[in-house]
Amino acid sequence: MTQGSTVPTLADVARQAGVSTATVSRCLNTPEQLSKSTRERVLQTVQNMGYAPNFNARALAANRTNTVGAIIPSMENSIFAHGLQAFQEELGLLGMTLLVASSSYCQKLEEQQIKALTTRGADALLLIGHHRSPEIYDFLEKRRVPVLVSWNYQKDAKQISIGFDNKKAIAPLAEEVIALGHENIGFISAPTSENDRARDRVEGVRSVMEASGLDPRNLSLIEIPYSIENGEAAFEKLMLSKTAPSVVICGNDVFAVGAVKCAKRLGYAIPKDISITGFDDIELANVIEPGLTTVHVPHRKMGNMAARMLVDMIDHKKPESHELNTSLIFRGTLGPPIS
Amino acid sequence: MTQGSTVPTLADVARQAGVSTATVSRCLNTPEQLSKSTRERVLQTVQNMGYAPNFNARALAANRTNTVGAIIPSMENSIFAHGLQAFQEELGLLGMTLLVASSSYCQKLEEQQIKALTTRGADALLLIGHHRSPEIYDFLEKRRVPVLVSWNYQKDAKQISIGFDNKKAIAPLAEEVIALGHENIGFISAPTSENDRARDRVEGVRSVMEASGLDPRNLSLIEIPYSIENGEAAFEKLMLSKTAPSVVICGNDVFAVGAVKCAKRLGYAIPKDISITGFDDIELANVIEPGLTTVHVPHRKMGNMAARMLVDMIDHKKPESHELNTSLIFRGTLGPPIS
DNA sequence: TTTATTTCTGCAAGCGCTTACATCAGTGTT
DNA sequence: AACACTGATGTAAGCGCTTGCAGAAATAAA
Repeated sequence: MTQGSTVPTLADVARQAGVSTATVSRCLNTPEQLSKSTRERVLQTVQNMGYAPNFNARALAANRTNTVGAIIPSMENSIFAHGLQAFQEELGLLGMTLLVASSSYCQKLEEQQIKALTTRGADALLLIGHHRSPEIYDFLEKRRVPVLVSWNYQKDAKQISIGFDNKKAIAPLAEEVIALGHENIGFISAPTSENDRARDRVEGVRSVMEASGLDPRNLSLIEIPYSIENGEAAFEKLMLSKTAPSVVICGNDVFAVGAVKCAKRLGYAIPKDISITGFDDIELANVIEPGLTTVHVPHRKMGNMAARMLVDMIDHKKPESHELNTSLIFRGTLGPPIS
Repeated sequence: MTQGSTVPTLADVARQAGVSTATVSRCLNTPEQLSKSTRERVLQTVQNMGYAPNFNARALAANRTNTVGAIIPSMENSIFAHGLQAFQEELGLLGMTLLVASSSYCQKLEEQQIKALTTRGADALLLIGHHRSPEIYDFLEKRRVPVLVSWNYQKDAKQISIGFDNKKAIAPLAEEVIALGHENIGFISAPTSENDRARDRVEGVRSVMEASGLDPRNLSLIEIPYSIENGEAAFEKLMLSKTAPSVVICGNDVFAVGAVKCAKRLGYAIPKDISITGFDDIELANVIEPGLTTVHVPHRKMGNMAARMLVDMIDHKKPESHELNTSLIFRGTLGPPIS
């Protein structure tokens, strides 16, 4: 009744409970430092007043937010969804919360987001892939923000990483494709210039081609931004060229789904007339018909481990980079070429 | 060289530029208040030192974060992805940033998230649907945090909302289904107890049944949490019951995709042997085969409008609730029952 | 009982920023 | 020349919290 309805502050609680603000603060942060009686009294008052600490004030004073930031290239497809979900769950268990931003696969935007999350006081950052300007890595180092790179593993990289070797991951697929007798290979990739994962996948296929005696220059590569529609368009273009491939390897399942869709529209039988493969093994891969032959990535495991590693880093431990295994999933979109 | 590498503060910039901290602050917030010469000098110094304001300090002092929070039920399926994307883009244009949290369709968790975003200083909140405990609405009111409800429109509700009337949205679909001659209808819904949208959709179908002379008690309803697998399981259960329906209306496309998948596995021809419909018109709906007959929701428009309304609310304007139109999309999964 | 320890609690100085208010030139008026 | 303005800048008081330090109280040791 006294005064309208202002949000109670630490000081209000302290006054009400007859203790100092320091005591209330301790009661919330290091309760074991208080005698049982004061602790209970303060807790009770906190309850009664519906007090909740002001996050910003706390962050300012303690210079710690218990928050980690993650910047993913896109929220619009589910490639990162499950990994991130697992990441978040594990972080929750460790008493941290997650802030997510997305960069739309744009390096400039990603740098902005990195700065935004940093000034917001993220204690650490989860990033996707290694490709980034040296300036931004400098920035991060100067600010002493621990960074974990995910969805990519590089043994020798300066940044600690959790993920898989994209080149290695796609190799068995490429080998299988070639073993089946395909010689004329199409590849639909995300733009490689700012994306090390996309680059490595293309590179992986090229290496296998070379090792198998095929000329890697014969790989018909199309680079386009992520989307089912783009996958369709790229597939059509590939098939309409004079050297139409007998197999289209896609850098990710999203393209592959577009390719499958387009193939059906154009009247190709899959895999009889044309083979198509994906990468990631997202839900979609098992929904379309025929099921997509693709490379399975252990998203959840990656998310879980990332969380633990990042928390270690915040605690000034230096975890080792960790390599995860991927596996080939055979469903129905890969077969031998038309003989 | 002097001292390692601490992050520069406002005071550092002020000292360096030979002005007071107030001037630097103004230069960043209300530059038009400064003379051109000082402004440029300060800006230059800011550049040189790589200064970036500390978000938490700013929020604490100004009691404003230029941030709005959104809590969506799930990130794992793409139902909210596009709407949110549009929301974020529009917010960006308006100089605001977005914080996203997800509640896993759990009321308790959602309340936690609401409190978390509030103590973080979100200037306003975007929520999905009206269903929520009175306590949490009280909390928000006491804290004076503007709230916009989306994905649901209710004319008379206390909260301002942007969205569509779920009951009305599903009605044309139900009418079409009944007009085709279906009498035995199955419905796969998300749990309705904490979800007004799911509830309204079921209710909408029941109303139409009643109006058409069908007994709404004959609707075979299964409630399960969101996921393709659950959709499959529910579909199987429905079809294996002694009163197997001739059409399965799904409360959302995710279930419908599961249903289609299961139907194929069980050897049903769609829509010859069984009709299936969805709701939302997400990407998946146009990827599976046959294409899903569903209710299209203007996600992007909703997101855009939500952003503008929320910013109005922060500026103490009271926008009107706004109703959006949905439309029926006929693809290939709805046909007449087997005669 | 006195003294040394160990808890527990309070004091008060910040954390980095914003902003009401005061100050001080410079302009234009009369 | 004295005055009132207007505009640009500085002063300093917070915003709500944490935490090093110090004092008080309780406990153990002598």
